[in-house]
Amino acid sequence: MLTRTATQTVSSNRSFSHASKAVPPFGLQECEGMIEMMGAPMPFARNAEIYGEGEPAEYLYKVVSGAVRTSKILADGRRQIGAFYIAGDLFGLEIGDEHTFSAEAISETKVVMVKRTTVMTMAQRDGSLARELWAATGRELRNVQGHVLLLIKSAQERVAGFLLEMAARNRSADFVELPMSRQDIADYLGLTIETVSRTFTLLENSTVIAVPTARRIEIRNRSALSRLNS
Amino acid sequence: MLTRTATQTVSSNRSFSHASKAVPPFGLQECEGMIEMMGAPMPFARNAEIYGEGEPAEYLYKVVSGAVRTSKILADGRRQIGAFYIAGDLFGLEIGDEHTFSAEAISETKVVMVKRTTVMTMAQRDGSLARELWAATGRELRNVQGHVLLLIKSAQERVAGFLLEMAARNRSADFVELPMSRQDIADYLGLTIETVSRTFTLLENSTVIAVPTARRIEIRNRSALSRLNS
DNA sequence: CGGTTCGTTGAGATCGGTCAACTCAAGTGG
DNA sequence: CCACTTGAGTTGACCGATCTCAACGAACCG
Repeated sequence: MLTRTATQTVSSNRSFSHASKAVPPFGLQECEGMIEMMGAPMPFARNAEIYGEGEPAEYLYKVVSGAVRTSKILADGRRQIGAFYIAGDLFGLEIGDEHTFSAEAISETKVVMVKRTTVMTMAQRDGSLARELWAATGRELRNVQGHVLLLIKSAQERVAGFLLEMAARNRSADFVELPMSRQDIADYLGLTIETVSRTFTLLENSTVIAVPTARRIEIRNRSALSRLNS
Repeated sequence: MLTRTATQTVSSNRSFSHASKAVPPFGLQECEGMIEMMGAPMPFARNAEIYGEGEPAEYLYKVVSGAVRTSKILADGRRQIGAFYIAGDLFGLEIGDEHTFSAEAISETKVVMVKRTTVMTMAQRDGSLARELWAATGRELRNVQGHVLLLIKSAQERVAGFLLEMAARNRSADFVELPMSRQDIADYLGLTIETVSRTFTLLENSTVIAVPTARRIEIRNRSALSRLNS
């Protein structure tokens, strides 16, 4: 029952962003060797929309640098975030011909794109490419199933699970640089920003994590965090 | 924080069930024409395990009659239900080589099975079969995404959404014969049986639905139900 | 007729949401 | 350089939805 003012009015489309933003190591899950992206990386400004819900799915995207979120605005104005994507991750792979979520850049972000039809016709001939696309869909499926498992848990468990998930991506180091805001996290976890914030301080007070700056989380006691993840 | 006694100890494997159970019309989502199942339908007794979480995924299944649920037991004993499948639905299609959920028959159920390896090698030659498998994975993905959207809502909205989902399957008539127990529904929606039960009576008192018997739900005011779905 | 399983209902506890104030950092412009 | 603004995040007080615990009712079966 989160009634919220339909959040950030995503508007400014694309900026003349200049690289920077420390390219994350390599995106684990979707490091497709085969799907080679043509064209120069396209830059998007913070909060710029990459595609909108309901638009025809013309392209397939891969994050080069920065971070992307997919989201959906519900009838009552609540926003649900479907997933976060970082460098190396593939996104925008749709089943039907329309995007079921919209996608926005979280920070200055560069993505490469391929025409969907191109990939599809190529996949018709190349069985390995087809299998790869299927595998990518399968990974997505697994991630969403993991998301479901998060959403049935308590606030502490959700936040703990979220942090572990993010840490696993950042070459599983014991810290996380969060590209997204508390609102993004809240909308991903089905909580409010207040609860997310309170949970962070709770975890910090129990020395499970440290929060030197709002966007940087250090994991001090991973096993405690895993235990919380239930 | 649902601490619950790890529910029904699924045990009795397979019965000599004899057809009956009014074969539902035709499963909408997964009515695969191409994947032709060989072998006689295999009968499973109520609560019999069809496969277990972590087992190698040897087969692909299709419900002939009855109903199936996939579930996962969490570390603390909570159970999450991933999906329900009725006649015509395909299930057990895994990405990796292991089942990530277990599957159980909800009622007396018959399923046909195909060896996974068989389908896979066939798909290597037959592009249309491959595409079909991909599409099935995609439908699964969409369903799970819908599940996520349910889980962030209030109890009323979840139950309303669940009923509409079930009604949409039963050739979208204005009633539903629920094959599953309140516990199954609760574990699907991330609620307790008490809350599910209370929500049903609440909806009944506001004449949105009628509940002539516990397992039969009649939809009296579909638009009100849709509105609740948020 | 007990026993068992399933579902319903009630009363109280609790977790997370709501509303509101406050802090902090980063601009922005005089 | 200093107000002033703005957006993000934190914290507190209160409230309500949902969970917990418990009793009860109904259907089924030996």
